[in-house]
Amino acid sequence: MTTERTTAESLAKTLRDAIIRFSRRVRQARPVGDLTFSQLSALTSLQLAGALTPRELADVERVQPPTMTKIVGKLEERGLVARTPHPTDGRQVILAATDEGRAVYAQHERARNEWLAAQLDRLTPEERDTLVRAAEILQRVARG
Amino acid sequence: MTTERTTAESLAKTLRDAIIRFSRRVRQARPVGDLTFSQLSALTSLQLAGALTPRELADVERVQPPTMTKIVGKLEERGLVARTPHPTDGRQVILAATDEGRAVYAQHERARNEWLAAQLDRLTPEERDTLVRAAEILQRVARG
DNA sequence: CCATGCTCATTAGCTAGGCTAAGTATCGTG
DNA sequence: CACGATACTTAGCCTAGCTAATGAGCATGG
Repeated sequence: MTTERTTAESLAKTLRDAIIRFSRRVRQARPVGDLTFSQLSALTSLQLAGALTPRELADVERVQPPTMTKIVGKLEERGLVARTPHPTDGRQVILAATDEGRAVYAQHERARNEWLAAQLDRLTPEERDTLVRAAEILQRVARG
Repeated sequence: MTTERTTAESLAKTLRDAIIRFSRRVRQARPVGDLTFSQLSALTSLQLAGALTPRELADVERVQPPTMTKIVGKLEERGLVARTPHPTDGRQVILAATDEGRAVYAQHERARNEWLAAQLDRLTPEERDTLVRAAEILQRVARG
């Protein structure tokens, strides 16, 4: 118990530090002022899901609804996402990527990941495999 | 080549999404309005290193110097960090945690990690091991 | 021995991203 | 059909990040 508890605690710290530095590093590697981290992530989720309500998107992205309103607002201003009324429920809204959104997404996704992909390319296959499995575990923990 | 490149690219995306959601989740799990994520991280680095200049701390934390000035400012206001003049170079400043800083750090570190440690406790030993190795790799990639 | 240029830290000013609380519209039900 | 619940937005706040500019101190070449 003690051992396992200790392991979990020191892992928590190590992991937290690794994540914060890593994500700052990835954020810095932004290709000329375009989609931000959060905007790209939201757009990704929208494309994967096809269409979502703001609430659903906020849940997927792990933010509060007002935060998602802001992010979607930016994307809508740029014509990358469209809001359409829900067919039966007047309170709800359907969000979906526009054609332009999909196009811009593909471009920036690539540019955004370029630096990171280059770094990952230099890892061994075993290391990449470790990261693949870690990513799955992190998603699960984040969900829980 | 193609295969490995593809692997690195899809891993980049998966990893990015996992990290952004995970870090948002961890940020949310803040115990009663105290040290923020960034403040705690800076304080951790300071304690590990003993003492650093603002520039050095900014480098470790992967932020720009003005950003670190702000973070340290908050910590200093609360008496957790002290600025002392550099003995020989009048331009530089030495940052170190105060006794109170060390005490508060220990408390909040524990509270902050509580939720995360609890989640990690529920993983299998193999999964935790994967995360330990992943954290090491991420630190290395962030550094590179 | 001092003028000039570099480095360190800070200040100023901006944007994004996150939150809570409150407001508004719509739904659904007793 | 009134009233509570739900969905989204608005308002207002704070932190975290950035770049550009400022000011202070160092170091060096003439």
